[in-house]
Amino acid sequence: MSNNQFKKGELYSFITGKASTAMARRLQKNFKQHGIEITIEQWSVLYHLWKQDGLSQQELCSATFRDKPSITRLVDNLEKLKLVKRVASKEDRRMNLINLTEAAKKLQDQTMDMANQTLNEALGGVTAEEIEICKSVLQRVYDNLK
Amino acid sequence: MSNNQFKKGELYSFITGKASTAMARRLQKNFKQHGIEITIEQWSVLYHLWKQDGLSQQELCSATFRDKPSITRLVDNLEKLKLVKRVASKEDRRMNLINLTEAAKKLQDQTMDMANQTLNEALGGVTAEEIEICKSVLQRVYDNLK
DNA sequence: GACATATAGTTAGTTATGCAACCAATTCAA
DNA sequence: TTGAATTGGTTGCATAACTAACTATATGTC
Repeated sequence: MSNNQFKKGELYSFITGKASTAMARRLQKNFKQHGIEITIEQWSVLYHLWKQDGLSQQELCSATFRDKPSITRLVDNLEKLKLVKRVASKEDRRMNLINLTEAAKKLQDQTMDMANQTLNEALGGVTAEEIEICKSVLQRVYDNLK
Repeated sequence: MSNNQFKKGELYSFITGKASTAMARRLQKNFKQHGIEITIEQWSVLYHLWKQDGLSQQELCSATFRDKPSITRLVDNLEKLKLVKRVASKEDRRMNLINLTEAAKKLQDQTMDMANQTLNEALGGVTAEEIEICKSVLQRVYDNLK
């Protein structure tokens, strides 16, 4: 049992570990080299708006697994960059609906290509089956803890 | 091919995604509930010092996958908490050797138990084989990108 | 209608990360 | 042995994260 726990302890370093940040940093670098001056955190917000424009900040919280203050500032910074605009909802005046600008729409294809390319690099030598298992493990870890 | 890429795109959200931060947050909460006022980032530094005391900051960089400024500040904060002490190396006066205090040594057993417990919760319903595959995928992702 | 409660979003404070520029000690080479 | 390059560490700046406390709108109950 203590042996088993030690093995799990090793996994801990991988999960908190740096595969994800290595990927984030690589993607960020690709953006920068192509003159795209957004952070991957900002990109992850745009990612969900590209799938569906006009989400509320609360919906962005759920979609990106962030808390409210985090989304407030990410939207602040995206607004400064003129990539989104807050629009007060008419049905519920507490809500801000976040709308993409034309500039943000233009970023979609370009950055999605870079993201896919980064993923191809990252997943070199990994089979589709292993990917599925890894996805499902990470999903269960998340579900177990949330 | 584009189908394949879409599947990978989904993985991206899992890898950058929040399994790791969910685990970190849970462990942090466990610490707090037991009156242990350190962050999991600070804990991850102590973790390596428990395995081997007196590492240099550079060695802590490699061990924790962080850059030099990050370690400088984490050690700053650990020093404020009187959990470590910087000691200039006698062989190479550029180096700080980081030594655990007695207070830090006392934290080891307690926090390791909590970490193992958090991992057991996180890995509920995941087989040992799946864990191994997941570890190996994350390791390859890291190696592909570093 | 009035008060309690819940929900959407913001603000303030602390910690952490990445990058770039920097200083100081060491090593290497002409 | 002197000058260049390397290595270990620090500082400044910007972005982002979590917690807690706050405002404002909306809902629900008596």
